[in-house]
Amino acid sequence: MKLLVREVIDETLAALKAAGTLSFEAVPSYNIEVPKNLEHGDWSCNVAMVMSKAAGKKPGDIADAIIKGLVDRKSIVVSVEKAGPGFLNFRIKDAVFQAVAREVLKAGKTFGRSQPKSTGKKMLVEFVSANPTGPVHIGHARGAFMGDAISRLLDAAGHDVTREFYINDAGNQVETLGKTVYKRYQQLYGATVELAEGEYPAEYVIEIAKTWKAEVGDAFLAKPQAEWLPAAIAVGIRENLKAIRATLAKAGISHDTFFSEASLHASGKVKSIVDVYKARGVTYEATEGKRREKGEKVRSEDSNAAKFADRQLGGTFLMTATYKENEKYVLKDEEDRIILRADGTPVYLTADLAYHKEKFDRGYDLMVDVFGADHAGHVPRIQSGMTLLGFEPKKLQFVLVQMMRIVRGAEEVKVSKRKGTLFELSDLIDEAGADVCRFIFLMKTANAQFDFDLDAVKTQSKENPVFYFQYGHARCASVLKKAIEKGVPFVGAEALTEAQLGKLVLPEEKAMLKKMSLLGDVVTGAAEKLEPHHVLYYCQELIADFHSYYTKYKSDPIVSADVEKTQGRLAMVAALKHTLASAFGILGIEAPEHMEAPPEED
RNA sequence: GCGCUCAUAGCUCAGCUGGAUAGAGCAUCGGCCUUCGAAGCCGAGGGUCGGGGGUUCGAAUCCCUCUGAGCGCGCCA
Repeated sequence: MKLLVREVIDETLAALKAAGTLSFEAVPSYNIEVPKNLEHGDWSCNVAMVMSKAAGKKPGDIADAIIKGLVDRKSIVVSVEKAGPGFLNFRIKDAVFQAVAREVLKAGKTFGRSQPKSTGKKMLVEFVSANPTGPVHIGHARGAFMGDAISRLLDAAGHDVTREFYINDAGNQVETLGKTVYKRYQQLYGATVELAEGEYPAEYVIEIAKTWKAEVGDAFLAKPQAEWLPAAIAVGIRENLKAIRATLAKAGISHDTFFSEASLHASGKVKSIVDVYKARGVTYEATEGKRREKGEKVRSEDSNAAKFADRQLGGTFLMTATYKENEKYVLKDEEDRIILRADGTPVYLTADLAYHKEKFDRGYDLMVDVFGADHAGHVPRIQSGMTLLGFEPKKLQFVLVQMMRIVRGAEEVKVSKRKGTLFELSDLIDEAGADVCRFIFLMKTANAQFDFDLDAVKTQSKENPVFYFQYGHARCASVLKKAIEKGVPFVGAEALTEAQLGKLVLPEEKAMLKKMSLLGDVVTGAAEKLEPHHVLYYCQELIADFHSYYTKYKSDPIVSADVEKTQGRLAMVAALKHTLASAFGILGIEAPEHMEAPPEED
């Protein structure tokens, strides 16, 4: 619908240019939007203001010229008015609104998704990537739902999306896991061994040890560490990943690929990326960490840098901050980073650089990393590292999910892996429901922190907005069901006549049809910005419109004795139902046909 | 000390690439169930968009600065 208005404007401008009325190089990008104020017409356009400079005329004069020379080949316009500082306000014929219903019905549940279905662009979204040392906990939840919704959004926008989980199965943490598993295993055989500081005290490790015992019996009890440790690590990772997948499945999330950090080491890709950097001349050897010059106070005394200073023995550094051969390298890192220790072993960053190189090598048009905000410092290093490999850094985008406080009412809930006081995502979903959790996280932009109130999400109250959404869809379903009961079922898109559609003339009906026509724009925009919440707020508006309409016209109901009008309205309700179902699918929440009555309260 | 992310109604948050009178939910108060689902609707109150400067036809939005909050600043991962 919006495209039709754009067509009119573009053709008018072209005609005015050809006639010499207006002279300009190119039409700058302008907006066509839904005015907030009904008096401002059906669609409002700022083109006259935007092109004021390019055309060398006042906005008002340009607007006048457009109105005077309007080219409306398809005859969709009722009137155009100049208003305010130079807005063009269009009123459009009812038939154009009514056509939206038919269009939606034709597209069905795929309405709003990209047409054509594929843009041919390959995209990778990496998210969750929880360490395989324990279950998915509440701290992962936001990034998990966000990454999933972004994936769904990119998919809806027509891109070819791969969802990836990066498994940090190398390094100290998994080694600690292996040691903990082994101690629990020994305990199962009656040994009195204590967990050391930093080992994982939580219950799930005991379960892993039990599983292990059931599989191998006492086979590893008398073995040396060189034998039991790799086995314990392997079983630990395997079981944790199994649990992680199960939890994610419960949350409606699944990944296409699981990429192992250990496999990078095993295949030699971590070592080889260092050689690549050396060959490109972007490394140097140093005996200690490079800091910014000038001698100003760089860090506080109690920083980790100071605390671990004795471990900083020098090694191979990557010039993530200082390399400046020419201007095409825009490096944002604060300081150069070590990629090989003095003993020649790689660090975490080295593997991560190899991992991202691997992603680039796979040939994606866009790669998205969903990170927790506590990893924000990691971003410029990777960006710099990829830039130094000659990759286009814009192809790699980061969505930083801000921290949230977990609260119960007014009280903050402390969550600590170390103390074993984990709050597992799985438990949260059991208590609150997957849709509710998902909804809470998707309502907010990623980069704003917020308080997650456990009390509020667990009650089926008004503070729990997901029900409002689902009720909107269920109500559409209910109306259609009612029509069947009354013997006037909706005839369907094919049998629907223009006369029936022609009965959709109420301003509320037109407003809803107009809004429905915008789903595709909302999806495209949200996908571009990697912000799913726009889709959610769109649904909220549409549903509010429907509830309001439904209530206002109770005395002139959708299903009435007027068969023609009934069919027209049913077409709109069916279209609305499809629109909502499609949008819900993009968000990943259920679109129920029926909902149970809420618990009684007084 | 430096960097990143924020600051909008009592609370939780939207506000698209600058546009017309800054929105929604919750909470509060007042109404609406004889007819398609009241998990709903209608109405009311509630705002110096953290403060101050600047850019321009026009700023919640862009720039600078100050204040306040969270996160980060390791040869851990």
